Amino acid sequence: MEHNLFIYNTLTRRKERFIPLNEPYVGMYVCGPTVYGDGHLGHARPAITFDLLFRWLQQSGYKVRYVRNITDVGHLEHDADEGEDKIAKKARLEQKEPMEVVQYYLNRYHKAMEALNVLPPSIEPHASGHIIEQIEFIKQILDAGYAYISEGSVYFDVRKYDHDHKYGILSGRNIDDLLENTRELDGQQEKHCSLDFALWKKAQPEHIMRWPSPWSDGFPGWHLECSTMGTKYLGQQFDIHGGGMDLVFPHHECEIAQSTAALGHESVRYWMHNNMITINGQKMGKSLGNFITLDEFFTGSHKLLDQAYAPMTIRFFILQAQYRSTVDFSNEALKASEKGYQRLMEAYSRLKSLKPAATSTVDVKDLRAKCTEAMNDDLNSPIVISHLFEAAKAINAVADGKATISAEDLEELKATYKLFVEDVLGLKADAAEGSSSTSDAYKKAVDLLLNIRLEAKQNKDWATSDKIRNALQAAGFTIKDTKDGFEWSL
RNA sequence: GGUACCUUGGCCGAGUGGUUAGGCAACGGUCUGCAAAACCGUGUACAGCGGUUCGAAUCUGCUAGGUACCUCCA
Repeated sequence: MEHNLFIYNTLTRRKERFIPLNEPYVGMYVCGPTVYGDGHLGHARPAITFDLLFRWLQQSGYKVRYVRNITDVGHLEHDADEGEDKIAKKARLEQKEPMEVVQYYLNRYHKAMEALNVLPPSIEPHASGHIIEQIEFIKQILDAGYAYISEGSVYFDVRKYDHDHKYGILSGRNIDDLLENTRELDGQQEKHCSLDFALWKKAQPEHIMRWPSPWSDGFPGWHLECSTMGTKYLGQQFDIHGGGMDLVFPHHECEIAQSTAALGHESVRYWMHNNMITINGQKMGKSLGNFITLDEFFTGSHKLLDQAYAPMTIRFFILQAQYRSTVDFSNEALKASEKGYQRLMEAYSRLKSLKPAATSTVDVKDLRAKCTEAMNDDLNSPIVISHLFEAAKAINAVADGKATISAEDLEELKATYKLFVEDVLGLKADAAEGSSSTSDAYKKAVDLLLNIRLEAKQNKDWATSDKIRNALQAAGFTIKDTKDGFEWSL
């Protein structure tokens, strides 16, 4: 197998040739959502980024096992150091079972991901379903001597780990600097050192999410599920671990420490991180009032939005930036993407009805190679899109009768467009193009009307011609005349 | 304060030591009964000030501005 894919490894801060551990298999783990609220843009970026990687690895011939976890336990509220976590808090506020909250938001998350055409991962493990594995993982760390028990909780010994290995290799931090900058937090007395983090936390009496363990009734620490489930489903060493840049420290740093402490070696070979999203140049945050959920984008129901934006517009917009760049959402930028996306998809639709000629006057031969090269360069989707737009010009020229394309070139162009537009970038036409008999019948009816209009035009009966067009437009159709016919869409 | 990253034309956004990114918007033109679409043409952009070089927007130093993380966060 060729190894032409280069990906940026956060660990080494450079692009590296991707060579999987056990070809043709690739193991990939991505940090998924904490399901205590509606999905927002911040969830869309990693989902789409790693969906792109998942698709590209498969197109490159790999057999990929893609694991994306669901965090449904843990993650303490910073202002609730009494041991309440986000899901338990939400459950208490809404008078529900924690798992009821989890299920509700998980269903909504899945729906949003489907709308964005994000493929489901191979395995979607829940933290709550792997408590036993997490307890076993803690035992391994305790046995290795890198954790200690305190008041029914278990903490990771960062100082000892740093002495034997090195803490901070991913984020470029060292513990001396970290110690200087540590702020005073409540509930630190149980820890030997402020940098130590919980592997198991004893539950307070009012804490509703709890499981028995050798140390206390409680719940697993914040970082443990990824180390545990990654190892369980992908092995002691695996290829790719992804997530948002904000997770580099402390989450992924702690994961590395946990896995290395328990297994004696690092488990992840390539760390990949997507950059953040800003809205009108500002970080998105609940306190800043610019926190927009995916549903709000799809329906336009947020005061910062001028209009609704289709899921495919959001996807296209995100793909128009390379995943390691920040991407700023603004109405102006989104509208530009919406138009560009429509232009691209119209060209794709025209391509399907092009008629071949004896020779080509357009050059589309190296499109596949150019797009492949761009994808192999750390998933440079903006470049892929720019090449597709170049080809769109050629498609439109042929459709206008201003250029010709040979049968061979046409087949290649169709195959390449399908590969990159649909299979790799995961873009699809928004209108549901079902082939049910009702929609077929309705398409025929519209075609019939437009054919009558065409005849009227040929007879220079502009009154009838315009009447049909105006009526269809009023009903919401877009009508475009072409060289020798028409195009329409709803 | 510490660490890392960034600053490209009206907007978004790639890339690079010397050669057109691309999209949106704008302007002019072609086509068209009109409209829409499409096509053609037009912008001499790379934060500022030095340095290296035959040549830098691309390498380097400083300055200014911005973003992220520093135990909630995608």
